[in-house]
Amino acid sequence: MKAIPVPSQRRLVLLNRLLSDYQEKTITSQKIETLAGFSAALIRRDISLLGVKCGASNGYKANELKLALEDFFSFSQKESRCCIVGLGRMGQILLDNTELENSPYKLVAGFDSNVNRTEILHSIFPLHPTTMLENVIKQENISYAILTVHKKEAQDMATRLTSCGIRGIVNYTPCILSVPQTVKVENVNFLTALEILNAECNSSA
Amino acid sequence: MKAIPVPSQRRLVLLNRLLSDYQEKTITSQKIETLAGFSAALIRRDISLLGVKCGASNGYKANELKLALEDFFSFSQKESRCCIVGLGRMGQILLDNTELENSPYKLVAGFDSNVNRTEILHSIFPLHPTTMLENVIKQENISYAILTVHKKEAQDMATRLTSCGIRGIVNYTPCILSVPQTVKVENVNFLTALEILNAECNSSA
DNA sequence: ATTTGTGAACAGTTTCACAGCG
DNA sequence: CGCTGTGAAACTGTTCACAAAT
Repeated sequence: MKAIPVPSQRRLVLLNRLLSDYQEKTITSQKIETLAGFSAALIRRDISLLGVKCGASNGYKANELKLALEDFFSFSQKESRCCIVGLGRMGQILLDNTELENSPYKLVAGFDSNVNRTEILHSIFPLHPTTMLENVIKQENISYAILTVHKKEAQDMATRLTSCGIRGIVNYTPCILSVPQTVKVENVNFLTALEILNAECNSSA
Repeated sequence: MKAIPVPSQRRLVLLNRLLSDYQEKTITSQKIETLAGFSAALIRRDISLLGVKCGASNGYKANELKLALEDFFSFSQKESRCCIVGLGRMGQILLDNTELENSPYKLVAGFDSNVNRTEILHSIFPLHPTTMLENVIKQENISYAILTVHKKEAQDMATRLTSCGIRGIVNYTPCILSVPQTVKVENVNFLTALEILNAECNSSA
């Protein structure tokens, strides 16, 4: 199978999200256009890239489409182990976030350079001082890190994370992380998001 | 001036972020490649799209480049008024978030459908029950909304927000929001981010 | 000598438009 | 008949490679 373009992948992830809340039996590409905002033709192309034909004259069968997506994101079936780096207010929210339930993403460790925090905070998985970062990540076979540390520590931690084999980082800090090409970063910082949103809103106005 | 492509804009926003922490006098496209991860040629093209020439044989003058970016994002100089919709744990963090200080983005209102919360919580700007949503947004001339409500309320609130003229939404919910083409959405949900990251990491492996 | 800025070539993505299928 | 699935066309974005600038 040929590699699927990155933009298509992002849309397919969103489609997957969309379908997870979708109740009806069938869905047309036109309906997806209304719900998600990308063109019907594009969506049809994206779905055909999955290599399945789950559509007919009355639209796609929602179930089959869901299955095809889960299958495509098959890596998603085997669990991906994640850790939270930085246990300030944001990190603490994510600690006992229920959104990852029933997902293949498992939080298995938390880190903070303030030992007080790692001792006082409660969590169903262990919390460690950052001195243990490299050891725990290797031992626990952790793939992804959620970075919620202070600006000052951000690049340092990113460097340490990549050096011990992390594959991707969800970046809650406003810093642009310098990482090897092999490591992927998804920026979800509040200010950054507002700036991108603002740019996009103004360019089409 | 010709419209700048969306991908370029996103990179320019990140470049702007990068420079905000950058100390040296000059920066080369090669250096940016190392720090931010996009190719030197691409960065040179992006910068040239700004319509300025701030580079020379020893690289770009960091100051002039910063200025050009700020100028390009000039809308960023006039303040953009924002509101938070949903004052659960995530909304509360954003309430007294300091990241927006010295930025053109001003939080001017918060909303929650639980009146208890709007009364008990403290904030330097007023908190309202969601019944007031439309009135306050129009009165306060609010452009952007930060959506941190529960899944169940997400689409409803998005619909109400668009109906009263909001231009963009930073979406912290896992829902795919259905909005008119004129309204932009930036998805920063935790689960969604992990899914996108995971897809990207696996496609290049 | 080094690095920008940019035409021109290339690669990738999206749209068009319609044949084929249920 | 409506909707998918897809070749082919159109378009957009990226890289190449080098002239110009300092």
